[in-house]
Amino acid sequence: MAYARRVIEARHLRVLRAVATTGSFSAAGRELGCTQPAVSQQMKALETSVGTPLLVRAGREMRLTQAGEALVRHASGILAGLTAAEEEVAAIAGLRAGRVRLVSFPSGSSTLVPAALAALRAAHPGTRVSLEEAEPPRSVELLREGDCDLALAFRYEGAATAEDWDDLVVRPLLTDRLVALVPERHPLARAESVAIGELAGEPWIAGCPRCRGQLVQVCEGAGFTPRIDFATDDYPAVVGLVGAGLGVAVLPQLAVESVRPRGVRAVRLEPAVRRKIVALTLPDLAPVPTVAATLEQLARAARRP
Amino acid sequence: MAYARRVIEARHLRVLRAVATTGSFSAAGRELGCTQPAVSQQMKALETSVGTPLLVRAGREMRLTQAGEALVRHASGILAGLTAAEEEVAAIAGLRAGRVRLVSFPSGSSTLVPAALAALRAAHPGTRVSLEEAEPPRSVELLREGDCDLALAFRYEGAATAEDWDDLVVRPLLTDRLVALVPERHPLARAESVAIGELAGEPWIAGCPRCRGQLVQVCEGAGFTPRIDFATDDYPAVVGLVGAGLGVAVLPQLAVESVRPRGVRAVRLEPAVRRKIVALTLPDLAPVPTVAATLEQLARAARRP
DNA sequence: CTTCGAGCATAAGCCATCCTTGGAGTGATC
DNA sequence: GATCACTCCAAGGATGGCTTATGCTCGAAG
Repeated sequence: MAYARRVIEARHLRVLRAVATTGSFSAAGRELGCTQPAVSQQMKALETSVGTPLLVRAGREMRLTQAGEALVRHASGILAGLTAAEEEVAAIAGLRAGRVRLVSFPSGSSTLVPAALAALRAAHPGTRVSLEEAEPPRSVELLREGDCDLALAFRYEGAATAEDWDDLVVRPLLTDRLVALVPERHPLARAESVAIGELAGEPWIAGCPRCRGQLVQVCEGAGFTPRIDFATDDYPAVVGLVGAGLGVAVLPQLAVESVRPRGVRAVRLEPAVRRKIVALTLPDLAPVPTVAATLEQLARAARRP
Repeated sequence: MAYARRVIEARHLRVLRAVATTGSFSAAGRELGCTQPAVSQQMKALETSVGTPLLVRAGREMRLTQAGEALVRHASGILAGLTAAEEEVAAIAGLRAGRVRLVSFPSGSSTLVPAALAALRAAHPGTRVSLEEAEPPRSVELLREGDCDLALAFRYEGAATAEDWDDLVVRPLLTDRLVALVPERHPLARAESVAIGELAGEPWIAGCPRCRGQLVQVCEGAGFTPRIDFATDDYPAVVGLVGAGLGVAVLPQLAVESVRPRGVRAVRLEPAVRRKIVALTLPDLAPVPTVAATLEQLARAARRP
């Protein structure tokens, strides 16, 4: 008796509906692309599973019992819901819909991200992106906690504290380098390049906490400790302070690009200090179409700076 | 590629919902009464069939992607519709709902049918019966055409025109017999029984067309042709006409029972002329619970007249 | 009245699917 | 560091579904 405890499947309803509309098993089989015995067995199985006849074979024609009518009546709604669900998922899978939650650090979100999102929007108008700003340690945390789908992060070459990204999908985007910012009238303003040590005696203006740590580390590698007079994670402010002659700064090239260099000069730092900018995502998220598409546009945006 | 063209089944949604609510494959398996690999495979199949990941395995916990969320959102409605359908069909199958369409000839619908339907209503309050009146040839026709589920019919013993009921389910209910109706002051009114020939010279009042044919046949069997002065299929009218002394009649016992015998006497006809009263239904309809239950109540009502 | 065609039921066989078991790897917890 | 819980993977076995083939009934046409 426990064997009859089977449950109605969508397939049963599809077959039943076909039988109800066509009026015969054979026609239903043709409509469904299977043979008549398949339909016959399917209906028999459904009838035993619901425990009551659903169809009356009256001579030539096939009629529904009351239970059959009830089932057909429900079937339309159920199958409609099912196709609606398939539609919606297909829309997301086909990039006609769906939202990807992106987290980026500030200098990324002002350069790479806008270009990438513009391209994404052009290619797949249905997709939506939500953007949040966070510096790397936090952004990776957000990713791992499931609060975002895609994180832009960076890592300085030779950095002491190497975050563990082994369990993530890492897509290198581009390699940024630090530039020194000096006031226009500074002696080094016209230099081709500058060694960090040449700025040892200057007052410094530091960027975000992480950049600041990086700055100190680089300076100490060159044998001095920078005298930091100001610290702000607002890049235009840094540029403004340098332009006002209050000190020098080093910033990532990417950060400088989005700020008008009013009264300052950006001089290449030699030897170069580089940071690798990457996009991170969870392995399970990488094949998600919206994520993959966004990632692809970020990579393309990075190729032509 | 054509292989990925599979379609979402209710089973997939059940599993997905269980995973979404429990948060793990193992727990979902326990809830569904199967093993964890079964859940895992089921989800993998669903993901390939919709073409996009639905779940993110993030460390310990299991989260839904956007497509997964969409599917779960639809799933609740779809599965609710499915259980509603099962409920309704089960209600019909379990005699808590459902309507049976009954056709009966007049003398049946005034005696057998009310008793049977009262018992049915008492036993299964949810069931409903629609009753229509039709004489046997027509009622069987209605049955065959699918316009009713159950037909009460009768057949006179030794009748010339034997309808073909071989393809129907025939349930004998009772055997009725004809009685002669004579005015109270008629010489035969006190007789124990009467032979049809004894009424050869009387004016006759005939019933329905079919009863009339039967009457003529019986009389001719006894060697005379009845002089029919009145014909009506209204039994009380027949009784009234006999009571008024306008003639005699023969009626089925069952028909007389539901009419007050005002001024008439019912005398047993000997030799007896009997008719078998049966319930008819289509073979496919017989196992339908509402039909079976109605049939059963009719049989029980027939056993105690 | 017989023949023919259409449709359904059933049986047997094949194939896909599904589920289970057993084992390995991994992250979190004590 | 050991344990527990969870997942994935692989292989085996059972179940179910579909197909072909066959027989039957019914209705229409010759």
